[in-house]
Amino acid sequence: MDNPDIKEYFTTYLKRKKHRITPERFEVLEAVIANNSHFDADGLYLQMKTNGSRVSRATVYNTLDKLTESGIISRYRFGERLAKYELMYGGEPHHHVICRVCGKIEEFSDSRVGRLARDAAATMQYELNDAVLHIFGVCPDCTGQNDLP
Amino acid sequence: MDNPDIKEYFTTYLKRKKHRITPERFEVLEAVIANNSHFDADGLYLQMKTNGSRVSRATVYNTLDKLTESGIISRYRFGERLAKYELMYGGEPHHHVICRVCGKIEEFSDSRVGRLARDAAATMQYELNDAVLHIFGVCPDCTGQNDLP
DNA sequence: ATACATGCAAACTGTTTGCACGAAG
DNA sequence: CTTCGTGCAAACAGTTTGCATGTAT
Repeated sequence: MDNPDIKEYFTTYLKRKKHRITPERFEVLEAVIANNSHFDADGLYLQMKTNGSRVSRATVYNTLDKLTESGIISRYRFGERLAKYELMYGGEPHHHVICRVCGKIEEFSDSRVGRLARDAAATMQYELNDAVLHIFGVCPDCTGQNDLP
Repeated sequence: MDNPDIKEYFTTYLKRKKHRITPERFEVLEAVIANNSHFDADGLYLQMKTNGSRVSRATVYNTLDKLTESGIISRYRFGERLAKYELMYGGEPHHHVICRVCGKIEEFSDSRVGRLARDAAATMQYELNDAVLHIFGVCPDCTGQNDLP
């Protein structure tokens, strides 16, 4: 699944922000595109390293920041201390359901969330930026297992 | 604002879970009660230390875990890697609006969130546990300031 | 040519852990 | 008196930073 649009978009973003167009940054972007689900920074770095890339950890972190700023990916924290990323470019806005037992992350959409966020921001007189809804529970595969020891 | 209910509740919880009733645990609870807004673990530890407490960092973290498990406080992560806590006991369920500029955290309630979460859990066949809605934006005090340099 | 990105390792921060001592049950 | 909690410091994980080198502009 090659996506030239994303690369073009990133190029435009880098130019606009007066950041350099470097091969490393595009190597990271490629790895992100290849990695279609939720991933974390260090995992991506390790995976790239395993695949023979010479890009350093620092560059991976730097580039993920830029990709996040550009809106190509987004960063979440599901109650843990490690940040998870996911490709956003061209995707539908959505929210997450996380299984407290196996850690699985699933997505769902509900247009009411956006409306609700807009209402809340309006009453609080905030300029709305982003709304994050995380639903924690136990997934169908994990229900019925041992809960309370 | 002394609250004997909370202490009693915590005592009951500790007994039920067969954990010991120690003065240190109640020292932490007192500090939590005194600290009425959103706080973080290390900040609480430092504050206690400044106030002359001899309770160790490890005990503070341990106790915050137990207080969280008991439902007396709850733990959030507002997109950062440090965990924030807040007193829940006897409070209304609510959600948070966070200012991306000054970091201020405000609260709001909207019964629609619960309904939405229940719907989502039902369609995904999850056993609902908890729903967290964070709204990020720019607060009234910070709008009009320099945004893009 | 020169400012900015990179690679590396070391620093940092928030949190957890291992162990010997002390106190709760 | 035994078991668990404590205090301390050291380990840990994820992320950031400082500096010398390399490279896009």
